[in-house]
Amino acid sequence: MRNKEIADIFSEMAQLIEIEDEPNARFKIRAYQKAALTISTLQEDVEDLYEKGGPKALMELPGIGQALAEKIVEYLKTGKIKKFEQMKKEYPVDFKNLTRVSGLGPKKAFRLYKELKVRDLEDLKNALEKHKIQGLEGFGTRSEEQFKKGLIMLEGQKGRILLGDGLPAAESIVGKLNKSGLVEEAMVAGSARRMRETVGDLDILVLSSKGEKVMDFFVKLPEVSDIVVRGPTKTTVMLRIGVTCDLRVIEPNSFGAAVQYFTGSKDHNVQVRTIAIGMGYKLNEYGLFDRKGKLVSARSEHDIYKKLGMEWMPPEMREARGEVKLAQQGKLPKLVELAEVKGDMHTHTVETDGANTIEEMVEEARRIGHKYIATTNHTKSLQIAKGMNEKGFERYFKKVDALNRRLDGKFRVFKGAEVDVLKDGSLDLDDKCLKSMDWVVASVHMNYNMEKDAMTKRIVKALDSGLVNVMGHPTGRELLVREQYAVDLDKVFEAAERNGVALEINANPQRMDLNDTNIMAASKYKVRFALGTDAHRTFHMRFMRYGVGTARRGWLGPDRIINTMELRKVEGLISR
DNA sequence: GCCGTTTTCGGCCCGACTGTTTTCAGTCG
Repeated sequence: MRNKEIADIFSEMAQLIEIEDEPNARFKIRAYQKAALTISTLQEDVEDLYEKGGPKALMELPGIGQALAEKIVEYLKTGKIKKFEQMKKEYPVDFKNLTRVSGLGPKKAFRLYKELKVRDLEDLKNALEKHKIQGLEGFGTRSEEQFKKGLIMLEGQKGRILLGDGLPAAESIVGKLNKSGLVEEAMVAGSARRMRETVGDLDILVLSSKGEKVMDFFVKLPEVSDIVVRGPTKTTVMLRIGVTCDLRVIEPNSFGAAVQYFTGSKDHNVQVRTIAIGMGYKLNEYGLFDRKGKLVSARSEHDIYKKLGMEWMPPEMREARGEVKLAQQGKLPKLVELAEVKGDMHTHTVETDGANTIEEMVEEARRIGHKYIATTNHTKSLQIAKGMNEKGFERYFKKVDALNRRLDGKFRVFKGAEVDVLKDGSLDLDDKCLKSMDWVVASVHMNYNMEKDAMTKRIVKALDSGLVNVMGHPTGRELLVREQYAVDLDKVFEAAERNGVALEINANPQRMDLNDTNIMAASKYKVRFALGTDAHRTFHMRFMRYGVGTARRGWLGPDRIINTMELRKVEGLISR
């Protein structure tokens, strides 16, 4: 996968073009930036795409035309892009890192290079220590302060964080704002509202007429480590968890427009705005306006979309993946909702590496409102997790049987395991033991670094065993930690379809696996899905919202998800 | 450099905030 390398080069080229200052440079810059965004968010491997469809396939990507396609091909073939190499020779400056300093963009960085020979962060630090910058025209002591602060912040920055960390942080701040008595309403917007699996910053909107007071309250919250920008309507702070958080104070009359605008995604908004323009309107964060600049709509998202001839769509869909067209045709799919989930199909207990007993897990599941869970402990090969052997499961299931009797049909624990798929594709328990179970999750936990073909065969063999109910976290990735293993997912989906095996949507915020685009790809096959939190302690079962968010981002409805079914139906399905 | 319900040329989002300015450029999202 070389997408990231190419995307990085294009964004660096955008910065290099910016300092050249030719007349139409700013559009060229935007073109390079857009291309970088397209490639960095692409699910497919650019190299695969090129091998299968040639330069034409590349040119079908949004923002990639002839010239950029040629540059991609050049990079794939030679590992270099000549124009980029030339530019770098001419400007031997680490713009990529320098511009990560808040307040320092390409233009200022270039001037620091021209006048002070600042080439990288180290040089910048030295120049700051010697107070060389404040002497330059257009720079002052405050610029030095700003860059110093920017450098410190950069060191403490984590970049993107898990939705599972970001969303609760944002919600906690929203809760405090709501209780402050200063706002009429506060809400989370941005990528967290869209339930993106990782978030680079947090966006919070508030409806209030007391802007200054709200900002005062906000910057003094204990979560805040630094103030980046402070204004009456927009304030940006750095949070202790390592991401920035924007707070915007909105006028009551434009709240809907602001919510729509700041929820994004950017690409979705571009499409919606284009439609507005086509209808003779103008759409921005303040509202929808007609040709004369008269406000047409702004109070609610629903109304704005309606005025544009579209259905309102859930934030999770707003990624410019065709939802705009469907909304215009009134053909948006119905998405699964958290309230429709009736059970958790992947949980662990103290018998292996969990922290709670099955009784405690059941108690919490019932509190959540579930009607059933599957208890799916690890198997013997996974020694690090105290995986159980056949005897262990036999003993454990007796306990579960007794518990089920006590529950008397009011709740059901499905007896299962998260059985390891071994290197050769065999399963980590004997057939008799597996056949005694209601729900078998097959997962890969070891030998991640196999060749794509071997890994695909390994998984397909496991699914062909006829002993598996669901493929657990099918790509094996851990967000921000480990890439997915090499595997031909189409072949896995085919095997799942052939064997009636469901695909897991692992709701654990560190996994989210399958992810949104994989779910879309898998939906083309006749397969079912199963949501599981992979809970290792009671409160992990609350992660279900992230799985549901991911399913919704994959445009999945309740009908294809096993654990939206009533208990009796699931029992019927499993006994087959 | 990209793109097409203004279609192969001529547009391309734009408002808030900051610092250094006496009216604006650079940065950011």
